[in-house]
Amino acid sequence: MTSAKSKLSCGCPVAAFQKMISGKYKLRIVWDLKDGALRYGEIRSGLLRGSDGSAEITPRVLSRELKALTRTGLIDRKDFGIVPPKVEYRLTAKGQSFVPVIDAIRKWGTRHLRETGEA
Amino acid sequence: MTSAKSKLSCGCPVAAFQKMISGKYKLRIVWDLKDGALRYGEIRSGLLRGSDGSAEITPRVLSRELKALTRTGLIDRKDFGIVPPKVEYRLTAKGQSFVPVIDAIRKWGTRHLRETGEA
DNA sequence: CAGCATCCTGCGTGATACTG
DNA sequence: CAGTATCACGCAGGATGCTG
Repeated sequence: MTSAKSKLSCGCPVAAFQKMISGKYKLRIVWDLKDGALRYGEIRSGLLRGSDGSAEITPRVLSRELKALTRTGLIDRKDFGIVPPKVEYRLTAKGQSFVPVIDAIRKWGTRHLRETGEA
Repeated sequence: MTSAKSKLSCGCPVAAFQKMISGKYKLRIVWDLKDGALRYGEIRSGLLRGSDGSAEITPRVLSRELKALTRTGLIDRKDFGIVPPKVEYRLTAKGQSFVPVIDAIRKWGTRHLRETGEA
């Protein structure tokens, strides 16, 4: 919809963003990939780092997130097709362009909500 | 209470952010409030506008989001205590400081994903 | 190592009805 | 007008086990 100027702006991009990053790990995955490609296991380990000793991330969930991110075009999957398996995930151009946004989020979060009253 | 605090420069702020804006409307509510206070009904109407013409937002959900946002300190509730009822919601300082972040999200979203996934 | 298959649970979200 | 109460449901997300 080519919107004209409305008094209240259309939240479309925001809604789309919400859907795109829905899921507990998507944002963090993208963030962790900002420094370069990571393997499946590395992403998994990386995600455990911030969690307060909670349960492991199940392959099912991680795989799901990874696929979703691939589908939305933020990351790219590279299967080396060898044995033992080796798969790398790296940010696409789109994904990299998104990093600054996450950075803005992180910066704001660091200043305004160290721990959200997380219990 | 808060468990151990890891300062591993991890995705903590991101996770906190995720929790804070969890819910379909929170971000959009904050965004819509950026221009000033709005009444309950105005927020409700506003949320319908950007939407994909889907169903109405149920009072239960909106009320919930509003309470959550109030609890996290992004918005402030002002009850005029009159009849008929009049309640205004407006951004707190914290909430206003968050607006630029949403703006970054919007700008990125506008450039990289205007497809909401749905028609 | 990098997944997939199956089962199960909680909660976010929607629909409908009622109230001060 | 600005909510609350109740019911119902889909789906994210965790647990476990298996595979190439």
